Parts: sequence; structure tokens; C-alpha cells
Amino acid sequence: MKQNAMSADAKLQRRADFLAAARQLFLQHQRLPAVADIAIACGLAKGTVYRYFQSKEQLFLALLTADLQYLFSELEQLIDQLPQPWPQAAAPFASGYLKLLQQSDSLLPLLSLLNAVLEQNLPQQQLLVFKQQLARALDTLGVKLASRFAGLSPAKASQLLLHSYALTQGLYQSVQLPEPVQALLQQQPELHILQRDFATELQTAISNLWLGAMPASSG
Amino acid sequence: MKQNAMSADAKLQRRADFLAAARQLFLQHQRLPAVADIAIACGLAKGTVYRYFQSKEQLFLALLTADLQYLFSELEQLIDQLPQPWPQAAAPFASGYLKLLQQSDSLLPLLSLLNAVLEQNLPQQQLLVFKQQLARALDTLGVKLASRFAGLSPAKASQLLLHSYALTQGLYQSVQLPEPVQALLQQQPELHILQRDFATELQTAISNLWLGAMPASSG
Amino acid sequence: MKQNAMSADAKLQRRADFLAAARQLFLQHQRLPAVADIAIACGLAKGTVYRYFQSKEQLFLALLTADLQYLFSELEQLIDQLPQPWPQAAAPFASGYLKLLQQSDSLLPLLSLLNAVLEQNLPQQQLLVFKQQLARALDTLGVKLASRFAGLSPAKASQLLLHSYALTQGLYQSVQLPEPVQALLQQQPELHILQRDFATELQTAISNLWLGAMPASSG
Amino acid sequence: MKQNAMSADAKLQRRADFLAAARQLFLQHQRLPAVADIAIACGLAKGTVYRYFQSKEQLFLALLTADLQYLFSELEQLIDQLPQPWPQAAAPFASGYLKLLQQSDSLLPLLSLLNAVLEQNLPQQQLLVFKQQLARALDTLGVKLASRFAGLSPAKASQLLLHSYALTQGLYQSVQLPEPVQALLQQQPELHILQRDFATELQTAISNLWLGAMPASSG
DNA sequence: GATGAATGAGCATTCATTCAT
DNA sequence: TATGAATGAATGCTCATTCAT
Repeated sequence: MKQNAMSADAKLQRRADFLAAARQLFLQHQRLPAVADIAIACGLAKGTVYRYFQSKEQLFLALLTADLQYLFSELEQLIDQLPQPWPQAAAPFASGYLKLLQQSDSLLPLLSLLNAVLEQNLPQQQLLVFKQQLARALDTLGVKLASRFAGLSPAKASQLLLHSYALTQGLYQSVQLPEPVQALLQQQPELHILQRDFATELQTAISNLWLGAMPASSG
Repeated sequence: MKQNAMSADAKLQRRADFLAAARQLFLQHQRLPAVADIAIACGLAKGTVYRYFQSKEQLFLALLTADLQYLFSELEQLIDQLPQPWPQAAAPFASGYLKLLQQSDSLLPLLSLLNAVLEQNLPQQQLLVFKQQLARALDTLGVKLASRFAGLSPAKASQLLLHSYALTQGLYQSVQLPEPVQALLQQQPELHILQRDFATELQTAISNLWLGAMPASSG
Repeated sequence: MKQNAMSADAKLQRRADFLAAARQLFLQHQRLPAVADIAIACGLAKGTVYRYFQSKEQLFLALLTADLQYLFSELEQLIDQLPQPWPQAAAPFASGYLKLLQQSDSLLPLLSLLNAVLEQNLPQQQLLVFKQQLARALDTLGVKLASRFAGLSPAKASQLLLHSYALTQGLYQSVQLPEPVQALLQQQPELHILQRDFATELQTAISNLWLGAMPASSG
Repeated sequence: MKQNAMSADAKLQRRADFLAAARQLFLQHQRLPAVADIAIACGLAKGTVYRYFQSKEQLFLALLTADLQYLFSELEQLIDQLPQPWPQAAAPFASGYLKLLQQSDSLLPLLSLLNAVLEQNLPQQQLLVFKQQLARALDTLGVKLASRFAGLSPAKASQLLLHSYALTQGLYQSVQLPEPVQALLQQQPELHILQRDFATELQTAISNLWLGAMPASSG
């Protein structure tokens, strides 16, 4: 099917279609799908994907970026609604943050692949842009967070957010097990030691991190 | 070179040689080296590697395990020497922990590959064993840590150690940039925002996490 | 060389090219050639072979299938021309059949590999399809054969054809010697005992089988 | 375990042990077992196998030879007991022959591998010896057979036996399906066309072959 | 006689990407 | 714009066999 001049909207729509198909396939197969399969899922041909994305990794980086942008925009609102003073804010942030994370089922799995897989195959330039966006978003959020809590400098605040982000990523990778392994666990009670729940752990860890970041008397 | 029955020691030595070569090549090329290259680096043939390791991934899991075992054994001593009360312990732990991490240059890079690469190609059973060892080590350390600080239960302590471990992993992946990208950064001052130093961040983050894990008045 | 949409004909032609190259290399080297060599022989790249065949074994199964299909289609005509009554048919069938067999130099060698090599590496489903095609072809021929000879039921006829097919296969494997071994034989007269000629033996054996399958008075 | 001078008997026993283990493993796994596994099954080391057999193929050729020798020795007796005249002999031979074949479960599977696998890896000389033994055995049996039936020359008789042997081999390969495929068949009634029974077919085919080999009035 | 450490040839297969049409 | 035919790099692993001890 050949077409002439698509509208900008139509292009964006197609791009979005590819992203949606890619996400779905990624979640289904628990691994990066083949480009051909993404195209097929959209009823288009392999080559067409490359008219919208420079590479497969780029496509998934775009997916991750979208997930993160949504997360950060929601975080703005969450931060606006945090109770004060500071010690009262930690637990609500932790649980609100967890809820936001859970709104995308691809965010954390993709993040796990970022270093090991995506970074290996991405041009430096694009990686840099991604990292920069991330850093800026954290800075922006940091400013907002600092503005709500006296005694918290913007620098400290964005640092805290960076640490929270890192903790999230690391905890997911440490605690989350491949599905088939999880199934195994349920049949082997002696392995209860491995039964850590990401949601529980994350809330506790984030809470503690926040509490520790500023003396109880501040804020 | 054909040889007759090797002593157990000689076998362990050969195994260690392969591991050392594998580590070196991994660090050099920033990716998992080919099995043939590991063998060549030891002056042996490809097939010989498979007399000591069931698969390439298994070899690297062994490398990671060794790194972690060393880390955990050293952590025991670090914990034994932590000053009291609790709030005084956080910063020393953070800096001591960082020093231990820095004793292996392969630990953190390998850990980054664990989820994305190694887990994908490892039999479930072996992955499970690894995870179990890790969980047990954290539990053991937790018991020791709890025994030094009144008010800290063993369960809380090992949870804190798990979170510290996760934070380490996540921070490394968030902050560490590929070497060539780091070089780029130095020439572009406007990207200072990306200039986070893993060592600095880790100490701050771990300190905060620990401080937040137990009220200042406890311990 | 990149090309755009090929016509169905062009695709079939390319597929046929691969098959022809595969056959030639197989006969030359008396063993299954490497896929790369098949591709090279066609001036194309390895990966291209996999656009036309799911696997190497599948390719050779296709080759064998083609040989058999040709054989069976020719057999239809041979059967149509068999003299009557039955006892007069055996020898003409045997010699006609032999001539048909000799029209493909790859049929019998490939058949020798079917059980030992191809079946081991073929998905059950595909093996089943092949066996089914074979059984159907024998049944169809059986019906035709029975229709020409009163006293021969279709079931008996297709059974006889199956036995003839089996005899062919077994005789080829029993009598045919690897070329270098044949050369040896010619220099060692004392080994005359091994000098059986496939063509001669097959005709005799098939004739006898057919004669024995129906009493002389019938047909 | 190192030993000095074994008795000739002990050597033969060990050789027989290897053969027995090889047969068992071959039947278990439906493929040629690894030499190491054969050795382990005998409680010995890999290298030891090579003190008794020049190669793996040689070992299995020995196994096949033993099976065939037993078969041929029993066939002598069967032939001695065949009823006369000739037409009365065919069916009893067929059924007696089938029973003999069924006394070894490795004979026919090994025979299937002979051309495709064993011959490829056997020195010409050894292959020649095997073939010669086979031919001699058939000749010897032919003489015996001819002596019982007037009108049957020794040459004709051994030819008939060769054809019977070939028919056996070919029929086994044509009709026998891999076990998992057989299981499939039982669930798919529409594939009844593939449900040929080797025993039944063989008796019919051999009978017919014999009947056709000599006019009813002879013998 | 027995061992077992070392060897190393050999190869199918995937799939991201290109580019002529 | 879309296509889809062609590409080809990249590599883990097995296992029969040897031979120094």
C-alpha cells in the first residue's frame, strides 16, 4: 500500500501505533520483539518501521521516554499534594509514587534493559539526549519539591529524586523474578526467603530514604 | 597439551584462570567476550572451558558470585566495626561500603548485565541458586547488624541491606555513563547536569537510607 | 543486491535454484552440504536460503518430495501401460520402474538419509505430512493398479506398491557401495561376491514380488 | 583402577560389557550414545573404550555384526525345518524369520543407521569386511536353502535371501515411525493411512517375494 | 591396562538494516 | 510513502579421539 503525503497527524498516529504494538509485544514475550513482528502487528511492512524510527533501540527508547515523561508529569502533581511537614510527606510520596509506577507495566522492565541492551546499541548522541532529559526532569521536579519544603535546597531535592529513581530501578531488578521462576517459588516453601514483594519493599525503602534525607526537625 | 589426572588444586587454579581471563576481557571490551577468546587468553582451547563451566553465562555468574561473596565477607567485618549509636554508623558504613565496592571493577558492570543478559540465558535452577545465596547472605549480615544495634530487628536489618544493595545497583546504572560518553561530557560544559559522581551519590544515598531506617533516638 | 517485490514465478524459480544447487552439491560431496555453500552456489547469501526454506533439513525434504512426486506421476502412466494379464505385467513394471528411478540420481541417496538424518532434525509435523503424502500417493496408485487387474483389490495393490517401494530402498542400501569402495572392488577379484548390481537385483526382486502377490491364474 | 595383564577371557568380557551398555543406551535414547556414556555405564573411563574398539562406529558395527550373526545362525535352523514343497515354505519362513528378527530390538534400528551414519565414518576396509561377511553368510544360507528345494539353484537362493534382507530393511524404514510420531497418530484417526504394522507387512511381503521367486509347479 | 585432560573442527540460524522500486 | 528481498556478521557448543602418565 503506497500513499502520498501523509498529514503530520497521520504520521504521529502511525508512530504511536508502532509504539503501542512494540509495547504489547514486549510485554507478551518478555523480551524485545523483532522489528518484523512490530510491523506485522500494525499491518505494515518491516521497512516502514524505519521510516519512523532510526533503529529498533531508538523505538524502545522512545517508549521508555514516553513512560518516563508521563511518570514525571504525574509526579509534579503528586509533589504538589504532599502533606507537610517533611516527615509526614515521606510515606504518602512513597505510596503515591508506587501507584504511578504501576500505571505502566512496561516502564520498569524497559528500564532494566536500558543499560545492558539499549545503551549498547544506541548512538552516543541519542543516549546523551535521553540522559539529559532525565536529568532535567529530575531537576525541575527538584525545584518544585524544594519549593514546598523549607530547608530543602533544590540541589538536595533533585538529588533525592535521583536516588529515589535509582532505588526503584535497583529494587525492581533485585526483587523481581522471571515469571517461570516465580511459579517455581510458590511450590517450594523453603525458598520463602526469596519472596520479597516489590511494592512493599519500594514503599519502605523510599520512605526511609526520604526520612533520612532531612532531619526530622526540618521542613 | 594432554595431561593426566589433575589435582583438585590444579583444577581450581585452572578454573580461576578462566575466570580471571574472562573478567579482564569483559572489562576491556565492555561486553561479554566470546568463549574462544577466553580460552585463547589462557593458552587453551575452546572446548576446555566447557570442562569447567557448563555455559558461558554460567562462567560469568560464577564471576559475579565470587565478587559478591568477597564483598559480603568483607561487609561482615565492616559491620563489626561500625560505631554506635545508629546515627553515627550511617556515614562510616556508606564510605566503607563504597571502598569495598571499588575493590572489584567487574562487580557493578556484571550486576548490570544480570537481569537483562545473564538471566535470559541461565537455567532457572541456577538462577534460583544464585538468588538464594544472595538472600541468605543478606539475612546473615542482617542478623549481625541487628545484633550490634538495639532497636533494629534482624528482619529490618536485612531489609535495609537489601535496599542498600538495590540502591547501589540502581545508582550505578543511573549515573554511570559509557566511557566514550563520559569523554564527550568533559568537552561540553553545558552538560554539567549529567556530571553525577557515583561515589558521591552512593555515599549520600546510603547514608540517608540508613538514617531514615531508624529514628534518631533509637539504636 | 536488493530487489523489490518478486513475482510468484520469480520466487518459485529462486526456490528451484536453491533446490538444484543443493542437489548438485549433495551428489558431489555425498553428504548434506552446508547451507552457506548452497547459497554461494546460487550467488546469494546464506540468509536468503532461509527466506525460502525453514531449515536445511526442510530443504532436502522438499528435494526428496519433488523427486518422489515426479516418480509417482510417471508411475501412473507406467501402470496405465502395463500389459495384461498379471503375470505379463511384472517384468515390464520392474524394468519401467527402474528406468524411472534412474531419472533422478538424488532420489535413492536422499531416501537413505531420510530415517537416519532427516527425521532426526525435522519437526514431527513436517515428517508426518511427508509420510502422509507418501501413503496417499501409494493409495492412489494402488487404486489405479487395481482397476487394471481383476482380482487385485485396491488394498492389496497399494500394499504391493508399498512393498515395492520398501524393497527399492532396502536393496539400494544393501547393494550400493560408496564409490571409493566400488573402486577397490574392481581391483580385488576375490570380492566378486560383493559385485551385485542394483539394477539387476531390483528388477528380479520386484518381478518376483509382483508375481508372488497374485496367483498365476488370476488377473 | 589400573590392572596388569588381563586374561583373554576378561578382555572378551569387558568388550562384551561395552557392547551391552552401548546397545542399552542406544535403545534408550534412540540415537547413538556418546562414548563417554558407554564407558560410564560400565564404570570405566572414556579412554578405555578405545582399547577395545578402534572407533565408536566400529563398536556399533560390532554390535550389528553380532546381531546379524545370531540371526543368520538361527536362520540355518529355520531353513532346515522349512516344509516342502516350495509354496508351502513361504509363509512359515516369513513368520519364522519375523520371530527371529524380533529377538533383537537393536538389529533393525542399527541397520537403519548403517548407510547414513556408520558407513560415513568407517574406514573402507572395515566396511568391506562387514559387507563381505554379510555376502558370505547369505551365500552359505543360499546353499543350504537350495539343497532343500529342487529347482532352486544356490545362486537363486542366495539372491532371494538378499532380496529378503533388503525388503526387511526397507520395510522397517518405510513403515516404522519415531515413537513420538506414533503417539500422535493414535490421536488422529484421519491418519489411519499411516498405520501400517511392520510385522504384518513383512510377512506378507516376504511370502510374496518367495512365492514369486519360483513357479508354483517347481520345488 | 586405565585414565581423563585437552583438543578443535564444524555449522545452522537469527534478524536488524538497507535501498531499489 | 511503503515495500520486502537480500544481506551477513557473529558464535556457542558437542564430542570423538588422543596420549602422557
